[in-house]
Amino acid sequence: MEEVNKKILLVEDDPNFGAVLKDYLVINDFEVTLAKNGMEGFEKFKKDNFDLCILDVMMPYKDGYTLAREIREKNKEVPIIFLTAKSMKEDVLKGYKVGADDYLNKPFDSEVLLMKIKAIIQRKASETKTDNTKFEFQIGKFHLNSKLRFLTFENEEPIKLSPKENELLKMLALHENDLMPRELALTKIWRDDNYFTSRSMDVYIAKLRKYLKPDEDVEILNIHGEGFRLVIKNKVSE
Amino acid sequence: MEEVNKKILLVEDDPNFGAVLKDYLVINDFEVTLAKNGMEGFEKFKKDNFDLCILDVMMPYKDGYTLAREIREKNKEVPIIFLTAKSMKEDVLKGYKVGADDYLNKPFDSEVLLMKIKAIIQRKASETKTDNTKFEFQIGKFHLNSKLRFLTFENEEPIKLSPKENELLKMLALHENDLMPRELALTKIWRDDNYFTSRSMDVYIAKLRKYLKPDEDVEILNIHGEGFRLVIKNKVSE
DNA sequence: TAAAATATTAACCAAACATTAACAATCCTG
DNA sequence: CAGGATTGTTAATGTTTGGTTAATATTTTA
Repeated sequence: MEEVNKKILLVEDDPNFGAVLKDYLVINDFEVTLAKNGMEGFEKFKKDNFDLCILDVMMPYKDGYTLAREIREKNKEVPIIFLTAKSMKEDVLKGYKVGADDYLNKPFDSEVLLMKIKAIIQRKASETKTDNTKFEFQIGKFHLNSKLRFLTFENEEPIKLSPKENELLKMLALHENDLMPRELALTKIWRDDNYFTSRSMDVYIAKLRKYLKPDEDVEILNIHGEGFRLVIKNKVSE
Repeated sequence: MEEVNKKILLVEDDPNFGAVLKDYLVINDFEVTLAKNGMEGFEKFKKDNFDLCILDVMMPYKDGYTLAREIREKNKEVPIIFLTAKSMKEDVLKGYKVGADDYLNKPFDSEVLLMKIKAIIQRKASETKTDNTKFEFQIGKFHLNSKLRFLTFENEEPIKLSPKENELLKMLALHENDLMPRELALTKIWRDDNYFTSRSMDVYIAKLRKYLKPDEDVEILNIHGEGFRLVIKNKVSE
């Protein structure tokens, strides 16, 4: 198979620096789209499918953090690297909060950037085993359409699921009869793993259990300290 | 279960700086072991089970890189952060080559370090969760699924095991018919080796023996002063 | 922009789990 | 073989996690 180059969205307002960095990345076998401000960056992000975003923090109109937040709304997976003018503590902390994968202080060494890019893409690649193409699931006598967020019991009227209910049930279904680690759902769905998100998840588990009650053979079990398990008994076939 | 703090090995030759950094980390709920040179660092590394190593690069006798390489030989997983005196490109690249997870230039902001530590430990934790090491064991007429923490006797209902019961039984199974040193279980499972954890372990051994009673051919023997041995008699095949 | 839908936070209780204590049994060494 | 050290066992005490309901906050939608 022909190796497809990884796509990078580079958002940088300094045209000289942007061009140089772009060239450098292209030489190193990346496909680079350059945007010169946050506005343009977001437009280009929506039009394509990037493996990585490199965002300058200081930009006119729309700064890197705001852009990052918009990108995160569209896509919870894509890695983001920030470029900050100097090692400002608040910048760095803010970056991590918005979901950055790394940050880099200007001026930086290009080889270091390259190293980081490779490390991050590599990491994401190994994480992305979670299938997000499948969206229909048979769960005992229920049928879940996670695209429409419908949960249907036999021939009854479908129940509408909220986004979080939907994603959580889908993730459980993807791990049917197996452990779905708490942490996985928290980092993937809630994008944060702390006391409150954890409690929030418990609330959602309770909601799902309520929905699933009509089918005796479907159950969400807890594995203390680890996560949950969606068990489907008396399954006829696979 | 009492939350066990993460253990950090800090190797730093400047006693003042080392002490200050250690205190700072201790205040932030880490358990810190401070070594004042590479030699000592490696000795301490071998004696315990750390979640993270922070190594100063410039040290007498044995520099940070050499130490990192030795640590990597023993353990390919543990995250390593380097502290470099200044942003030397070669230093950074060399660090990555040796398998660093991050590096930090002195002087650095302590909050940034803390952030990095948390991010790295978090990342490692999520990687380890998906670790597909062996998790199913046949123990005489029992079957242990250590991922779901189930112990099943023939066709009966599975017994749910607590995390410690599970890990301990798994470790015994990994040393089937052989000595499982007390100290190994204590450092790996209890993450500490003292009078109380040792007694706690004995309590768990008693619990496991109770579970395993139904099969005459399975026994946990004590080897006085050494550890335990899971023996499985009349084994039909491997 | 108000109502509806969704999500988070709080509070309380129960269950699961781990540690400690206390005492008995066993082992080992001088 | 006496006595300290180690191990076996049960029970109590302590801690963390999870289940649940409801109040509050936030976002979406009409």
